[in-house]
Amino acid sequence: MLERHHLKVIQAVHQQGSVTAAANHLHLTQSALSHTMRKLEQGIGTPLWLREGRQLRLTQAGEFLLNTANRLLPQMEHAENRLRQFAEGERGSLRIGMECHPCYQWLLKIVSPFLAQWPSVDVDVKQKFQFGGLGALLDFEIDLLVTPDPFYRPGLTFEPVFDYEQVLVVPSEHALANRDYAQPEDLRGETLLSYPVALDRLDVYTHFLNPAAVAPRRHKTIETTDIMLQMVASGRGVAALPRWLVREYCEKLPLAAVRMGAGGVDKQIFVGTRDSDKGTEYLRAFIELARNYEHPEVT
Amino acid sequence: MLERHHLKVIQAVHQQGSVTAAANHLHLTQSALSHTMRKLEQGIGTPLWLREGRQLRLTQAGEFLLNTANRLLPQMEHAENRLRQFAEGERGSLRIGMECHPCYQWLLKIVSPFLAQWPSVDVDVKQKFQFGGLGALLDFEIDLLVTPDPFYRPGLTFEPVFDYEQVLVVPSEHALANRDYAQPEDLRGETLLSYPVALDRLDVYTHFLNPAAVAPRRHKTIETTDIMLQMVASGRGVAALPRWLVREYCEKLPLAAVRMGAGGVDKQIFVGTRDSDKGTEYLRAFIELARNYEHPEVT
DNA sequence: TTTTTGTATGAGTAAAATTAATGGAATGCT
DNA sequence: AGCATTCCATTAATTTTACTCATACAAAAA
Repeated sequence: MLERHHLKVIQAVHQQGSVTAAANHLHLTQSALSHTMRKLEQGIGTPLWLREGRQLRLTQAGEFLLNTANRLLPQMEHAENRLRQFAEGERGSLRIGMECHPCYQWLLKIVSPFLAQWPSVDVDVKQKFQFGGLGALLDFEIDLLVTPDPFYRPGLTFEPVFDYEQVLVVPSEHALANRDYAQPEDLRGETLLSYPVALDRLDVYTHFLNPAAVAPRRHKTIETTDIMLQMVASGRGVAALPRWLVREYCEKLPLAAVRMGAGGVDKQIFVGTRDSDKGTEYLRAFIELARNYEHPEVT
Repeated sequence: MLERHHLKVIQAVHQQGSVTAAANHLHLTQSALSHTMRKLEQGIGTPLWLREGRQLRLTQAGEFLLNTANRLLPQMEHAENRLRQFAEGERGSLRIGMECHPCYQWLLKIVSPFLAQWPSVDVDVKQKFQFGGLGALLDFEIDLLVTPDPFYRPGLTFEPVFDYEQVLVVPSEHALANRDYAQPEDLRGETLLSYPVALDRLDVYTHFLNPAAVAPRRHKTIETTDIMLQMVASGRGVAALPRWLVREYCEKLPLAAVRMGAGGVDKQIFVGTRDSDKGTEYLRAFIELARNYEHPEVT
């Protein structure tokens, strides 16, 4: 009764803003689409669109159906693609979700050998998810989730792929630059730069500042690593990032890494997968590559 | 291209075991179904079924499509139902997921006034989920999740609905019955009865035994609360359950509740919902009912 | 007003889905 | 083995559905 085509219709009409435009988009005549819309409404028994003059507005039911369409259609399209891949032999696609901003740099280093090793597998990386990375994994929106926060859920497996130390990045002439490690109090007068994520997902708070009940003077969020470190180098603030990441930038910018607290803040990155994908060879291979990746050692 | 009908076909053929049976089930002739199957395979470009004699077996691609069908069809059916509800006025349905075995008894007490208050809303309770309760919530398999373990995820909201104390249940003539509280060591010689869930989800372990590195003599799992408490009453073991639940059974069975540790084990029950359902009045109303439910006081 | 743009509808048509009829192939029974 | 039975595939006929064309109608724009 409710067919895929109907979902495409309500989506297209909304996206294109008018029946005529949607009809073109769907490679149909305006008449055909109009017929379909009327039959859909009759079938359901309630209007989906309010015709206000030549303006179309969604009813509550229409709004609901649009949501459903936006959620289900991508899944159907993905299923179709996978089937096509089955047909074409061992093609495949690996959709990676990232919940760890700085990991992007690291990921690139894994992806390139992977692409070489699996020429028939496409890789896609996504970073924004309606229900978070875990939701995306459960919704089949992605196949692999890279995250510092593993979740143990039936049907999912998380495994650690590498360990790193989260360090404070300061300009190389900063007072902290030559210290063995920083104390939370050292940040009291500083501006802290971070990616725009919730505070409880920032280790510099959860593992360093909060336990000592210290807050930095200011806190600014910045989207990209490059800009963030440019800002640090020019004395506008300090940031907390993985040591291996800072090490790379040290060559280009006057930066120094300082341990947070005497023991440092040690972290792990996990990759999560659905158990139902256990049989997918290239997914397994990707995780192996990630696990065996050797980070540039401290020199 | 890949239509809902195709999903129903692969599901029905698998469920019914034969094309003929599936055809009847779908109210089609065997011929029609056979045609559809062949066209589907042609459209995709790969076989979905292996014809071994008169036996049908799924290919890898077929297996994949079956999984997809099992996941997507219920969602489409639910969407259809919701639309029908829109058409019929303010009808609705509330699908509750439970991740908390003993809560079932409590839930019943909320459901009955709810049904009275919202005569046009149907309630359904589910307890088994492929990807756990959280996955079910994200997958639109349920609308509300009752759980002792809240998850903070974008797009979801968890809120506490009541507090309770988890206590040890022992036969009323048991040595522990008159003690102020039990020590972990007291369980060393006992048989512990619990619901069949992972050990790390049993508070008696995580909050009582594990910290003291104590294990009970034996551990048996039992599905139902009634039988479990019958077993306890007849001296076959001890169990850990909410105090309010034990109190009810005390009237019928010779049982006693004992605090776990000097401080007791305090727990909360949360309900989780999708933020996109925020506008659904009856869902809000259910949570209000749950939150305001007054537990029988300690007498 | 006239023109333009967007939508709805009825009738005819092309295409797709379904059925009926039939034959072949595997399985079970005697 | 022989026969009946069950199950699936195929062809041709039929019904149903989706689509287009032509056209009428309504709201903006000129």
